[in-house]
Amino acid sequence: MNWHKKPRDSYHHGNLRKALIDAALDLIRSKGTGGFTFAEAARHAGVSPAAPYRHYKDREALVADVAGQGYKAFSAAMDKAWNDGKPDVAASFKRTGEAYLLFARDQPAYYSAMFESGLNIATYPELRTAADEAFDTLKVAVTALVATAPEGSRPPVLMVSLHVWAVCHGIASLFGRGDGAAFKQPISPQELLESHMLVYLRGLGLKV
Amino acid sequence: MNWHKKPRDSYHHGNLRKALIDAALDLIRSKGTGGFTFAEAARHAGVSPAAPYRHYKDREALVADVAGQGYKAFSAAMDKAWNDGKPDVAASFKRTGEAYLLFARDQPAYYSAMFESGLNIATYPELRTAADEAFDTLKVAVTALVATAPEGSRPPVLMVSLHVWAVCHGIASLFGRGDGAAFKQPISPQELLESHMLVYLRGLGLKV
DNA sequence: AGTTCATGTAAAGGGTTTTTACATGGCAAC
DNA sequence: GTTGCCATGTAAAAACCCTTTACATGAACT
Repeated sequence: MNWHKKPRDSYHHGNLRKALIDAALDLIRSKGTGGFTFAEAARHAGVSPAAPYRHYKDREALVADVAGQGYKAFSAAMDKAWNDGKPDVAASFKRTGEAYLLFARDQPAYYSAMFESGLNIATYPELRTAADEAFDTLKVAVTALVATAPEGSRPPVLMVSLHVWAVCHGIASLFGRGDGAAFKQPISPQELLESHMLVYLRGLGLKV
Repeated sequence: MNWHKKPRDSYHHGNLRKALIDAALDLIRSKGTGGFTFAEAARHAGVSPAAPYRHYKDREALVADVAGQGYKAFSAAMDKAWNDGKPDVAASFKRTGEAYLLFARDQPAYYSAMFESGLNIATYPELRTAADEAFDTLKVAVTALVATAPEGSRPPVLMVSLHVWAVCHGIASLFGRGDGAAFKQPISPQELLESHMLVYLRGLGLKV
């Protein structure tokens, strides 16, 4: 039987792993995290239904790989936005938060795989590592921001980081998805994050 | 063929709809939102694989019904916690936020169906209605809280409500699930929410 | 050239989905 | 009460998906 929509030049695909990830991203984008089957991803990549099993134990392992790629891209985007705190900490911090929202908006398939695929993160250690790395970038930014406060009145970095993470994730999840945001509101996600951080940082006694 | 684990007394089940919802809740709890099939829910309820089609168009419709029940229970829990702002607005507001986290922790199956099932809320109008109702309770609480500020320095209710909703949802989603919270932290969800609201309300210029 | 091994296919068994035809019995109208 | 309606359940069948097993291909190394 011919599984190829467009016949390949060789018997071997060449880069099926990447093709499967791309297929999964396409399918997640259009039908949600759970909206496609392993066989469908294979068809989308132009191979037989059994071929994906050469690269992944099961469908979940494919989604986990997608999530891992997502965390890496996410971490890189946050790092780039932070830009070592230059030109100044306040502006960089704001950019970093915006980068969180932009990633959720512009890479909804990655974001879904990362936070909504329902896969047990404990089962995939490399996933935990990649996720921790992304959160570390956020903590670096918070550390620098907190350091602008006078010594003795600096709030704990971990607490502030978790607050910021939760707000970003909450706004992104509820209001800031690319496609049909679940609970769309008359205020944009960016405005919501900015207004929140304005209030929150004032509450911390930090000037911005 | 006999589909009943324990034989029923009558040919008709009696309350298959409820049995299917209970089955779905059980299965979501143990295997995630996408971790079971329509046929599996039928087996769990002790009926043939075709029986559920008498009550739901497809599997998604069952999950949507579960989510709807969830929103109703959620709304009721928030309302009860708010208790008309008695004995005082500050305490009631705090209780309402805690109720959000407690619901996510104690009813993880409902919470998953509501926020992580990936179903298009626009497809199910009664779902949108139920969700709006829950959010309205939150807005009532915020309205009362904002009213404690001197006239002229009152922040917009919608903005504050969305901030609060986002924080609650972010904390609950990331750190506050009953089972294996995805990104568990050394600070409890309750502490995180309380510390955040302390900072945030101070930033708003509200005394608590 | 020959061997090896990663990568792909074919085929088969079993489960799921969904429809269609049929069976049951609760209930309302007489 | 009896009758007939019809909501609710079952059986069976066709199509598709999952997963494994045995086999085919060809790239890389000697």
